[in-house]
Amino acid sequence: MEVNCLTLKDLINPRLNFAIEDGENAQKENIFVDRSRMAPKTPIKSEPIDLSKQKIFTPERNPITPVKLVDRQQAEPWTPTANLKMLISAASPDIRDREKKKGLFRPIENKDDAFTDCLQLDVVGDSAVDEFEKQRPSRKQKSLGLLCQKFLARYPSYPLSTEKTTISLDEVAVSLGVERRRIYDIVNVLESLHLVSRVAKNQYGWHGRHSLPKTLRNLQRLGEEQKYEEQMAHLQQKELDLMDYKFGERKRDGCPDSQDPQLLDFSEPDYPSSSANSRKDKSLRIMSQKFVMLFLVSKTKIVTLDVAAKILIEESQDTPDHSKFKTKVRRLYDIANVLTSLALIKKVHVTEERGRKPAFKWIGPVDFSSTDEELVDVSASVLPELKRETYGHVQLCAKQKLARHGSFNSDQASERIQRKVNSEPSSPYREKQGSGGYSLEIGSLAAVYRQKIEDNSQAEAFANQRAIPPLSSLEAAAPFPSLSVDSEYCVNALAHPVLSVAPTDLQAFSAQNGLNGQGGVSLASAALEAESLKPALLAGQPLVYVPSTSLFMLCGSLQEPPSPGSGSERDSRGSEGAAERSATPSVQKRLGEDRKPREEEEPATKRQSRDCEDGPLSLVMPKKPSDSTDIASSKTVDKRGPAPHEDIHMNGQLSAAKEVSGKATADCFISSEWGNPSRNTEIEKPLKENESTKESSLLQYLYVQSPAGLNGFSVLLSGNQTPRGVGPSSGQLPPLSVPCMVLPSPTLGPFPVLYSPTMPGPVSSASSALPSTGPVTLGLPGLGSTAHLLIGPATLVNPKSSTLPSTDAQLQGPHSLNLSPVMSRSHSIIQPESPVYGGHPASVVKLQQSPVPVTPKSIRRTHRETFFKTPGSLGDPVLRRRERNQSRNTSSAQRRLEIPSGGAD
DNA sequence: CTCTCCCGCCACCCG
DNA sequence: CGGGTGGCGGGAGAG
Repeated sequence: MEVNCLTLKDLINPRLNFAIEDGENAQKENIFVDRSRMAPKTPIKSEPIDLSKQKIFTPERNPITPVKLVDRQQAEPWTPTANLKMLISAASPDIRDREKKKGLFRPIENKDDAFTDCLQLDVVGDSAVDEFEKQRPSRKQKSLGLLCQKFLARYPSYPLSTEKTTISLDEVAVSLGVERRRIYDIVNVLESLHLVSRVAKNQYGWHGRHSLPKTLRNLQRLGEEQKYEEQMAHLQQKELDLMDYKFGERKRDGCPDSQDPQLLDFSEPDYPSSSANSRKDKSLRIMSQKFVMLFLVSKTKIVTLDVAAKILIEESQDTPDHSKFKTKVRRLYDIANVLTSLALIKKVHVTEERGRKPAFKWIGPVDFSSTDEELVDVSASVLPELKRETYGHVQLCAKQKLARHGSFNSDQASERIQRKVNSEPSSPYREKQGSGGYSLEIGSLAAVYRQKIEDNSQAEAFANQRAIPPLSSLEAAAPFPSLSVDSEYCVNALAHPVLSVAPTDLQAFSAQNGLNGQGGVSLASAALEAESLKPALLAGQPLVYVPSTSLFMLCGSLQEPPSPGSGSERDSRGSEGAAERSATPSVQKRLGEDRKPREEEEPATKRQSRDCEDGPLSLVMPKKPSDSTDIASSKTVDKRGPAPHEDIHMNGQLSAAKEVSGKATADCFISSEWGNPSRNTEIEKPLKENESTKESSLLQYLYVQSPAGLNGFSVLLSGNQTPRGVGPSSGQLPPLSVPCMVLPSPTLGPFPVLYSPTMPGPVSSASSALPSTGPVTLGLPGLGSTAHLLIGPATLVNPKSSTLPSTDAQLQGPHSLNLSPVMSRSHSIIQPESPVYGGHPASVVKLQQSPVPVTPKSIRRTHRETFFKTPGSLGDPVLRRRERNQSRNTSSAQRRLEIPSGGAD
């Protein structure tokens, strides 16, 4: 009873006790993981579901046949928790509702969490248990985009040709905790791009992205044939003329609709390509292909939804009524969500006289048709233009190309590019003092941007951007659309679009690398975005790329197809570790890349979800003067004026952070906001003990919140390391290694936080290029031993490096953040088992501010499944920590990184 | 308010 | 004809 009371109360006032709640929640969530369920491939077993909720799963049913959700309740033996819930529900309809929702989501979460048993921390938390309920998943958490990410995380982006992965819709639906209907939406879009194909009822074959370039090329061709570009131009023109569009008219004159109806079949060998599409194909598949075509034929690579909707309506010959338009737009959003998850497009806004219009920008993969020299030339020419994005793509291409063709190795490519750049005296990006290769300095870029902005030469800036020569039709579009082209579109110069560039790049990289291109994000970019244009923020700071959620996801994708047993880990986090290992190889093969680590970085980029909006990333700088730490920063950035701004900025943030901390808000909160510096310090100290770090106080920390994707996994980076590592050779990119602390997101409260002070240990030499420091490996519990976050302590983050992480990453192994499983294994400083890992986590967490008091036990809680396993609990099981949505703040991405709870038991 | 887009009813159509 | 598919649009959350 008592418990109940508490619970209710909590529910009622969810916001109270953040910290506590979170922690508790987390615990709870962890609680139920059903392993059986976890295995992806395996059909799920019947799990008991909590009744109160839901519909979603049916317990016993097999995956194969989808069950309808029934609300059945089961009379099964309840676990104490279950009983509690029941009571609660009975007590209040609201609560019940809440629970219900929770239940719905949990499954999803669980899966993620579940992946490895390790994860499960169980919580049992008895008393506290219910508290979390309060939070119910936000809409974002239920979004198709997020769902899609989860879906994609289950399969390798580039599966080995030998392996055929089949997708059971039922299984997926169950594992993801959603209705099958939603899966159809995802699969249909994926099918339109030939990432999957239907093989049988309820069964789809997973092809991965291997043929994506080809598919896109074909779509582009078709789009050109269809004259979509003209149509778009026409529509836009029209709009200009008359505000309202009249659909009645056929805007496009002669575009043959011709073959629309069928999915374009590009003869993909793998599976019989799309089955006949008998249905009406007005389907989402067709719409998806057309939508993609619009991007591919667009010069700006930006397509507004209204234009796309109009074109689709016209083609369908439907009468253009408003409701049709509205419906079309809805569908487009659905498609866009999936495409965004694939890192093919990103949300932007086009500003017109009328106002802003929702639009999407193509950020898809580039092709590698260019010659090496072309790539080098382009890279060199672009660099000066501030086209980080393009530059990044180019570099990537070059490097990949090298890997593939062997003409150069990535280093060589980098050198050549740099050489080229250097040969141009005017180039602001000339390699600086040997530090590190050609990587761009963010500070420089920021400065330039700022300058341009200040000069009010936004237009100019854009114009410059335009300069970039397109590598190929499919190539990523220039960061900014040229104004001239579509005058009607005014991309907000300052706003997201601009800033977003970086992320895009990253995404591209990741995608190209074979990483799942689910989204990329660069911290820098994020930061920039967050700041809304204040480029300053990066200028002085060392940039750090931190793996974002996306990273995890990525890893997951890389993984091999889920095996039944392991399947559970599929989750993003789990996948991380595992994924990398398994995946990596393939990727490497494919790309020829050596280092997986880089990949890791890339992933960071991924987070598409956050895109522009969230500014998950924040830099927290303790005001301490000292920090010299920033060596790195100092060197490059310092020169930039921006630094001051940063400081200011930082201060504000700090204050905010403090407030937050005071409140003991949930981590999420923090994450969203900023790390509390003070807290950080505290934390660090303990952590640091090991190393030298102690001496320097915390200098700067870069707190990276995982926006959407990571399950709330946050990384706290300290800037204080010595820069010593500074760049390896000029040619190479500076490693990004950074000491960092990985913080569990709010929800994760219970999870252990791993912090790697600069680790002295020489990490494996081989793996890490970094000379001085040894990379630190963080073991993620959930991941199993395999997954570790490897961070190279030594280096500071160079702004530069940060800038071009992607590139570097590919080639060079040594980059700071490495998730490579391999390395971790061999060298991991901290292993899951290691005391550090196990023992300290709690403390660490605490440091963190995690509101929730983390007790070791909580951390480790392995979940007692037994406890929860009762049939009834099915729904609950989900309780995974995560659920609670991180409050809205963070955002969408829900994926939290699951860190396995205390190592296994 | 607008933008998003979740949700799930129910029509299709296939086997 | 049952069940897999998935069009469709109401309506509500998020901003």
